Parts: sequence; structure tokens; C-alpha cells
Amino acid sequence: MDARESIDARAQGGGITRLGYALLGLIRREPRSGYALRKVFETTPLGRYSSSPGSIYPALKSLAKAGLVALSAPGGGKQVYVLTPAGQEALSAWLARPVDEEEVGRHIDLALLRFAFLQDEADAAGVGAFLDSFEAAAKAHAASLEAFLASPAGLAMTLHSRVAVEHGLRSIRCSAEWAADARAKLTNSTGEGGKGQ
Amino acid sequence: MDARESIDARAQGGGITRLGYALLGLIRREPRSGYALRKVFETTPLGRYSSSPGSIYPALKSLAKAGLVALSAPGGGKQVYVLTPAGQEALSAWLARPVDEEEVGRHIDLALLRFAFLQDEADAAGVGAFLDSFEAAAKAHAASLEAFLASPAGLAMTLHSRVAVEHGLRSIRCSAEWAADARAKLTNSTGEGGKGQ
DNA sequence: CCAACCATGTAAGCTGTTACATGATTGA
DNA sequence: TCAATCATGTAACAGCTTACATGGTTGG
Repeated sequence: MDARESIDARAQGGGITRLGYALLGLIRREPRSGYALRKVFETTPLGRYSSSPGSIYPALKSLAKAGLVALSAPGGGKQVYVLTPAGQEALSAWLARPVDEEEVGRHIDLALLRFAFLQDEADAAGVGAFLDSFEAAAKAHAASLEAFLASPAGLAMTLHSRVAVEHGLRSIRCSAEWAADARAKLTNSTGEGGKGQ
Repeated sequence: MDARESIDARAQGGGITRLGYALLGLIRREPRSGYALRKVFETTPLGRYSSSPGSIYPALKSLAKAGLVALSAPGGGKQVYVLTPAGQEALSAWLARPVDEEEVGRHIDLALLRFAFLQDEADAAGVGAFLDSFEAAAKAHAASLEAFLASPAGLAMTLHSRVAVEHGLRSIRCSAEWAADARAKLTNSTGEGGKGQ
């Protein structure tokens, strides 16, 4: 029980922040400058992961120092970052992890981020496996919440607290359904053609 | 445009953390020691708001320094905290705020926390108003996500990104339904008897 | 020429995390 | 008596936020 378990702030990974992973995924999809990355955060629901220069530029520097990204044209004007092989590897390792109950329960947005980036990583089988683990984790968490509601501690809660927990229960069931539907949509049918974008 | 708008980390309030509000709400329901508060976080889904002594004890001290809580038996052994009038007021002000789109979109757990504590604060009318604003905010956010998906930026996204945003859309719709159902359940019917607990 | 946007950064401060430290009480 | 649990804290550090500081480019 020393270290090892329970990371949380470090996005369940080895020293890379959630913002760091978001940057890695975006840069892999398309090499970009810090400013271009900021624009993505400002104009899409990805904004959840960050905002202002004060976080993005330092995060990019830190990724560069860790050897996960590098400037495509060192020296020159626009500072466009690309992934290094080490960065590819770190991103792949992060995306390869199955979703667990902790992740759907407390960091579901992170699981969704991984899903989004998985498009550039895995084939239909890999996506299917990811969504299966997502659905299983969501169902497991739903079962945990149900068990809590039925436990002495759960029954001792105030009415409003119970109703709030019921929100969590509905929400996670909804997520499980999404995973099942997404699986059906993405791993069936034709080859869907290319990379999207 | 100096300060004032946009707080986020400070839970949309005046200098009180989300953890601070969680502590205020729990202490109002029942005066407790730091240890007892930790137990609550460890054994209920409220664990989302904190964890270890390293955050709770400093937060309690900070609330005490701000005059929002006080020790019930100053000097003696067990350090049981109670709300001061100022603490009551701060909590009430926080609970009185209607839910807005930003809150359901990015801090929905905070809105649920407020709902839970609202049981000790408002009558059926107040609860109804809160849930109405919750539902309206959720529907507004759903509309925003739909608009984004239909916009050029939304259409330019990769397939997986779109599917991830669809998760958000389903999720927020589910929350809107919860609010409507909770409203029906809590503001109708008989007097439901007492305070729960 | 001036405003708006492109583009990159730094500094201070706050919150929370991990890990460590301490001592009292209770029960087998 | 020894372990577990009660009970309270501190120290170091990471990460993000806000706010400030610069400059270059473009277009009206």
C-alpha cells in the first residue's frame, strides 16, 4: 500500500497530465502550434481540458522536455509540434488500457477523450474491446451505486442525497447504453472510409 | 473585465472551495469533527469531493479563519465544528443560485451537491425552482451541443469525436429527465415527513 | 495608424495530492 | 501487549488559474 495505486490527478498514467494526453492526441492527429491547440480547446467541447496559455505552453514545454513531442522546424518561426516515437508509445499505452470502474465513476470525460483518440490508433477490434470494457465498467459502477443505495449507509442518507445518487445511477446507465450503441455503430457495417477529419 | 466573472476552481463562489461548501453543508446537517467528515467522504459517493487529511484539515482551518465555522467546545478534546451565522449565510447564498448552463455542462456534480444540501434549506417551492433551473440549463446545454454538432466545426470533427460529443448530449438529456422526475417526486404528494436522515 | 488578432510566454497564488509524523484509545 | 482504529496534523510538490508582458502581422 505504498504508492502505485490511486493516482487521480495524473490521469492514471506515468507522469503525464490529462492535459498532456489531450495535447499528445491532438498533435498526433495533426502537428500544431501552441496557439492552434488553444484554438481547439476554445472552440470545441474539448475545452473541458484546458484553456489559457498559462497551462498549455508550460505543458507543451514539459512534454518536449520529456521527449514526447518535438518542434518540427527547430529554429524557425512557427513552433509546430510533432509527436516523437516516445510520444507515440506513451499515447498508445494510455489508449490501450481498458476502462475500469474508477474511470467511468470519477473520470468519465477522460475515458471519452481516450475513445476519441482511439480512432487514430486501433482497428475495429480494438475499438470494440475498448467499448466493451467501457460498458462493463459502467454496468459495474451502476451495480455499486445500487448496492450502496441498498446498504445501511445508503438507507441512512437524506432523501435528497438519495435522489442525487439516483442521478448518478441514471447517468451511468445512460453511458453504458451509449457504449453499446457506439459499439454497434462503429464495429459493424462498411469500412466507413478514411480518417474522418 | 477585471476579476468577478469566471471562477471555476473556486466553485463559482466568493472564495470558498467546492470542498469548503461540501464541508459547510455536512456540518450544517450535523456538527462533526474533521475525522467524522473524512469518514463521510470515504464511505459515500461524496468521496468525489475529497479524500485525505491533507485537504480536509487545512480546509476546515481556512473555514474557521474565515469565520464560517467554529469549534463547538473550544479548548476541550474532540474538535467538533458547527456553522456560524456567517457560515449559514454563505451556504444559503450558494444554494440559492439558480443552475446555469455552465454548471450543468462542466460542474454537474456541484449542482447535485447543491441539490443534496438544499433539503435542509428550502421548502418545496425552493426545491421546485432549483430543479426547474436545473432542467432548463440542461436543455439549454443539450441545444448547444446539438448546435455545435451541426456547425462547420462540429461537422469537421472526426467520427469518434462526434460520437464522444453524442455521449455528452445523451448524458445531459438524461440529467434533464432526472430533474423533471425529481421535481415531480419531491414537490407533489404528501408532506413526506421530516428531514429524512 | 490603429485595432484586432496571431503567437508565445512568465509570475504569483491557490488547491489539492502524497507521504510522513504523532499520539490516544480500544479490544483481542 | 500489540494491532487497529481514532484523530489531527505538517511538508513538499504538482497542476492549473488569473493576470500580466511582449511582440508580429494584417486589414480597414
